[in-house]
Amino acid sequence: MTDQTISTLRNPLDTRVGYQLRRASSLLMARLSERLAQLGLSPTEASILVLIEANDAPTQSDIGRVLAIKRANMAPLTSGLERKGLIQREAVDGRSHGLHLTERGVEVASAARDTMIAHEESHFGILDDEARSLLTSTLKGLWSER
Amino acid sequence: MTDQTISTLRNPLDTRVGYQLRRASSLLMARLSERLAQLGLSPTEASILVLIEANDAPTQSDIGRVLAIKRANMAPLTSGLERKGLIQREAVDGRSHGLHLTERGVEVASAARDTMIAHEESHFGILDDEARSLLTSTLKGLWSER
DNA sequence: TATTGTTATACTCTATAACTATA
DNA sequence: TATAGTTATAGAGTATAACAATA
Repeated sequence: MTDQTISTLRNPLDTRVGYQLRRASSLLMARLSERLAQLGLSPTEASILVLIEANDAPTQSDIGRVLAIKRANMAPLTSGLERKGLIQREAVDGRSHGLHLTERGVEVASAARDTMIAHEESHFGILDDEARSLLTSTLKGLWSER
Repeated sequence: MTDQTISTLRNPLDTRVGYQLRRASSLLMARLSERLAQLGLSPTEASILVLIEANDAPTQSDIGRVLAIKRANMAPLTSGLERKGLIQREAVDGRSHGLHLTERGVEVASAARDTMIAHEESHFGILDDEARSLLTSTLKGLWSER
């Protein structure tokens, strides 16, 4: 592209749904990260808090299974949340620990949930309920089936 | 979750379109990576090859702009592709270089394109043309607008 | 002054392997 | 034997800062 001020390249990937999925996901994750950073959380940490909030003392293995995070990667995440004073561990048996939100964790989890919902509204609010639930179930079908 | 063999946690994120987008994208990228690994390419490298294939000697800055890859990150990618014997650089002016596919690069780019199309078909082939193009344009609207 | 390309660096996410302790 | 949790480590991808050379 030798001499063009506005060099618009031909992009054969532009019509590909897989490429669009990747670009959309990556932009939205970046935007969500910015918002959650105000709570001192990453999207992954926020997801973990919301999952603990909605369940009765899940173990970190439980959470990892649901969110597709490996045990080895859950360890630093949970100890980080504990260090921040957002969760506590209570022994369930000799090897596993149920995770609970602390008082402050309850507040932060609720704020994280609000942030995630607001984020969704700002991006998907234009779609009517039918289109949005169609999109949701189509995307879910891509990874939960097979 | 004290005593459940099948511990199905409640997941409030499950109905969230943003969460589904993330999960779908991450699974599909992992699958695409596996397929492209047989060509010795990452998804990013494959995208770059396809973009060079479709354009007349784009510079790495051109490509970075289209694919949203920063200059600093394009440098090791292009030198990697050059080291693999897939691309060559030709000076356009004193500071920028047009990227060309080598003979072998042409073959690999074509194979990469085929792989990406086959990957899409295996995941989106169930959708009819209308549903697929609606999904494509909805996703594109999420990141290219605003 | 702005742009191209490079190097150095760091952070996140993800992956495997190996280990201890417990069921 | 299988599971829970941990540590170490490595590879992507992405981010900023700083620099030299060129437009």
